[in-house]
Amino acid sequence: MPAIIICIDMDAFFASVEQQANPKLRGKPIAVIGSGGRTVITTRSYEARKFGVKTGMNIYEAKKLCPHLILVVGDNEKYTHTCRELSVIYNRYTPDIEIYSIDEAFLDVTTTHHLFGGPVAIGAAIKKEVKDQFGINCTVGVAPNILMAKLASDIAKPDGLKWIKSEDTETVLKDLPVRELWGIGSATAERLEQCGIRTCGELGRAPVSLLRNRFGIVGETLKHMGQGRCDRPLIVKEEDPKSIGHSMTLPKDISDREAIKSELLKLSSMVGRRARKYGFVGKRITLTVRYADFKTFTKQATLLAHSNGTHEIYHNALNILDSIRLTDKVRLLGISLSQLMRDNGDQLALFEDNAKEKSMLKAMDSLNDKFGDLTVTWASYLKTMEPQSVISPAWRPSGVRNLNIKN
DNA sequence: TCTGGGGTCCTAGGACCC
DNA sequence: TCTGGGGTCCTAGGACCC
Repeated sequence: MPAIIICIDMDAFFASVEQQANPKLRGKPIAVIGSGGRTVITTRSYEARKFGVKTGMNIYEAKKLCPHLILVVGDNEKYTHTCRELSVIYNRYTPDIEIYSIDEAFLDVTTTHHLFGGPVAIGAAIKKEVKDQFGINCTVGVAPNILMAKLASDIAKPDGLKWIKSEDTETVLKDLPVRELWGIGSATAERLEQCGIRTCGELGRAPVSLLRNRFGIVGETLKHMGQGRCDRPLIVKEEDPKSIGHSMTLPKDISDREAIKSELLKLSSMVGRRARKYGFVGKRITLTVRYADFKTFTKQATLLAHSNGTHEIYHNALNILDSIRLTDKVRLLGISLSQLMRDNGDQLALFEDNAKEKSMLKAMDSLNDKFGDLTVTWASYLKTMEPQSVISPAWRPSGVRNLNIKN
């Protein structure tokens, strides 16, 4: 029995949620952005798309294209809440659900669709429920695998419903540019074009030997993709994260070492906090530096033992920084903790209010010993610093992927 | 007035070990 | 005169996704 996979993709999710929350925004070109001066467009309403406003644009560019564009700073609580409610709806039709991102999910209805009158009936029902309950549109794609289900929803956007059956696969893919496939980005598309391959049809017919030659081990997978084949299963269970990180484009490019340090402290605190909140310790710290000219590099250090302490993270980030000769003003800084494992739990239990206070004081003391002058900064951060709000469409509503870093 | 932030996975060279 | 082969870990960078 061939599988039946449904892809559900919210239309302009953040923008739609904002328009529902504030009726004055409905029917208007709006864009959801992050906080801070150097933010970009995260999501824009369909009204704004008509003006050519795109994701990733800076706000000046967007305003130039659409002078009446209304900018709304994103609110993660709102989107997370809606996302959680959405999965309640999905669960009525199957337990096999992959919440792929905050606005996208895959449902495996292979064994349940007959109970509801087939996959299209399920898709239509979900669309209606989402509209009735939240006032927002979504697009549904149905296909034998997630690659094609995703493509179906991309094609049907916005507010659409499309079923690509096995027998229709070839027709759909025949003249479709390879770039439209999930997993083929601009770099791969360009390399394929150098081989004379532009459409999925051409990719599906290309000799394996050629693809293997040019793309190595993924050559065969590429060919399969061109034929609409995909065996990636749904990831139904939330998997443990591989890394936890934060990065920040600074309000202004800086070169002052003390200023850089204090940003690193902020990032260390955010990373440590989230790791502790979800009970992970990591063995590797990666520092990311982006210069004013956008050149970006990373440097990592492996710790002697797993940790999630702010102090430990900060200390190691500083060590890495000291090993670098900065050649330009710094635009962005990032810190990531990886090689994660679950904390055994006893450490987490320590974070009762009292113990928490103690360990913070201990960390401050130790920092005081090592870094002296920074302690004031440290202490004042801990007391006054509200965790930064972070807007990223890659969230999940649960687990460590929830970027809400408040404790 | 330029160009966000969260991730995962893969590659490739070098270190290191047996 | 010349110099194995296999495996794993570490590191930096890049492609891709939402």
